[in-house]
Amino acid sequence: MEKKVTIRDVAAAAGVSHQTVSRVINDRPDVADETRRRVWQLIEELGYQPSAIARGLASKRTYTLGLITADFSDYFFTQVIVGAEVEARKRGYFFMLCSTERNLADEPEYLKLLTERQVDGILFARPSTEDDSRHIVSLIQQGVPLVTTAYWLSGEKLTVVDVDNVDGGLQATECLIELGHRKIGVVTGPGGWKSVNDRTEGYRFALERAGIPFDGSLIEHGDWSYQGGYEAMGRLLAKAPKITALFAQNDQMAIGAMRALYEAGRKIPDDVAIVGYDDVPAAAYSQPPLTTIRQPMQQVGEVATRLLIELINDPDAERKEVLLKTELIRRQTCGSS
Amino acid sequence: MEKKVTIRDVAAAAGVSHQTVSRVINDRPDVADETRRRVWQLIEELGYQPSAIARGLASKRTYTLGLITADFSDYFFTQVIVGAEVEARKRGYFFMLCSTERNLADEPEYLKLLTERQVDGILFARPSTEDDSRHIVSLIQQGVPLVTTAYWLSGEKLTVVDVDNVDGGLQATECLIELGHRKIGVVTGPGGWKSVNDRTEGYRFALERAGIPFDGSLIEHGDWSYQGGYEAMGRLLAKAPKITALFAQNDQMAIGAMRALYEAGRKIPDDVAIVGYDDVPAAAYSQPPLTTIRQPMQQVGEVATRLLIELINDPDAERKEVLLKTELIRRQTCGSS
DNA sequence: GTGAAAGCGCTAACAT
DNA sequence: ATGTTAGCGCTTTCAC
Repeated sequence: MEKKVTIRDVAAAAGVSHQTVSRVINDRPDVADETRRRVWQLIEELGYQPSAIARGLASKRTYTLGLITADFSDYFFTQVIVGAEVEARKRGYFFMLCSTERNLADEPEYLKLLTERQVDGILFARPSTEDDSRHIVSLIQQGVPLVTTAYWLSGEKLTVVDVDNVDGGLQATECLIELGHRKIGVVTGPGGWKSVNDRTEGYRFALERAGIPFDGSLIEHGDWSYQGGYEAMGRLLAKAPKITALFAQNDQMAIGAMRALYEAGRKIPDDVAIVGYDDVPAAAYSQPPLTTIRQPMQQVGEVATRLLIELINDPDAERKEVLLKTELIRRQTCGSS
Repeated sequence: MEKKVTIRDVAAAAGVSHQTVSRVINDRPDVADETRRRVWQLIEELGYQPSAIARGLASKRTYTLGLITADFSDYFFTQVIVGAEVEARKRGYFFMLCSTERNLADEPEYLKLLTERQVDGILFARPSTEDDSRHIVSLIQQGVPLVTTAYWLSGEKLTVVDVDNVDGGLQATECLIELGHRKIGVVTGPGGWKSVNDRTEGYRFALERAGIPFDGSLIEHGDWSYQGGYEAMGRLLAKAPKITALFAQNDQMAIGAMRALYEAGRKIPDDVAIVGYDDVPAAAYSQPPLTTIRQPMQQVGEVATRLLIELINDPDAERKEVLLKTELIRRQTCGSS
């Protein structure tokens, strides 16, 4: 790397003060057009690149955001990140990547490293779990701008962007009810997740609306994985062999459940109809193609990032909760429409 | 946010110069044990956090790396990123995320923004495409430490970490040959990709070794997608209905091809055996489960990051090309073993 | 072992 | 419309 060209080099070459150059690169109003033109030209010629580091030190704004994520194999959050990245770029921000893939316990440490780097704000793109909120509450109290996606913290007022999972569960279940099903099994995600509670609540609403009594024995928990869905379906078949439909709370478990049904000799959708959740790319190519609930994940990321930047610009802005709508994607697992 | 505690606050409280505090936090040798202890204690008490920005400005080292990625729906690169992130964290680095998801044409601009932020080096975790190398060559010439994964640039000497795709193609094909297949179709990725050429070369090696003549009409191109695999398989069945086996160059296309075979009434693996490539999570849950070639993607990310940091610490270090080995995962699409 | 001085490359505040 | 002065919070260099 050649010797760095600084703002003073440009200033000297243009015969102005470095401050004028600063005004030009920051697009401040009070610079004469002629001066502005000349300075820009010199910037080009000398190949000057302002040092974001120096700017950050002087101005206390780094235009860098922290991105907390847990798991890149999770389709939901991966898509959230895509949307967040696009929005950040549009507004001149970058994300500092911080994945706690292995050990959530290290998160407080990572958060500290992130604040040492003076990020302007932090986006949480990971699921909420129990007992991990202390250090996050502490961030909020320090006044660090913070937005979460699908992460709910009881007690604290914080900005969160999520999908309307109650409605999603309702849509999934109603689709099955409309086809005449009354014994509808559910493979949920793990206990303690808000999205699980919400989707299950939607399921119950739908039953209630249709006058179908709720039967707790039709519910089994999975861990979001293919294998988890496979196993949960096995248990469900043993407990409640007469179910004719299944609401799986994500697509991976739906596909795992399909394997279990296949092994049990049940035909899909003739013997058992299925609705999944997420609309992962594989859903359109399962055998048969999976009916599912599509979530606007990239949009979640975009909105969250936009709100985060608003919060940075106005720390007193109101904390809000935004819920985006889901969409039922009809495919063959619940009788082609 | 309360008023920032600075190095001078700590120094004043400890009754030493700020320079001594600097020595302590940087773990320099020449500080008296007693002083060191006292300073650390004050750091704790005051909640002092060194400003990474100020350190970066003074020391020219930001401990930040740029991460160029194209597509978060690509399993290979997503896993590379996971591995890279873990390795970076281990060594005290963070990644600045830079996805060119939408428009590769903006990459030069993003690269400029990244260098303005004084990243210590850049990791490319995206596939190489034609005609996009000019700005990368320019980075190399500027002396920016650079490592790529599965990205080859003819002419320039650069450090790249990749998987041995020739061997992978060989393993896939030999697995099918061992089962007695002689008419083995291939659904490749798009033309112009090195990994495609290499995997196909491995296929040809395997045929040659087994004394099977190569037949170009058994090859069809796909675009890595489910749909692409589905369509390519359709064309292949039309052209060469007698094939009894398929080597799909990624799992998504393999699963798409399975759909086409299913619709054509071909049984898997009895009529057509299949080997995929990648070992994506869905592969174990396709119907039937997919035999495939597993690539050590996370390890690619780890090694690449390690080499990048080595390059940063020693800019004159030799540029090297590292190839990691693949592994055949036997499942039911080529006759359960 | 420790301290003082200088400066990294910028922006902020005030002056002109 | 432009220049001057003072830092931002650290590390580097050199002195003691």
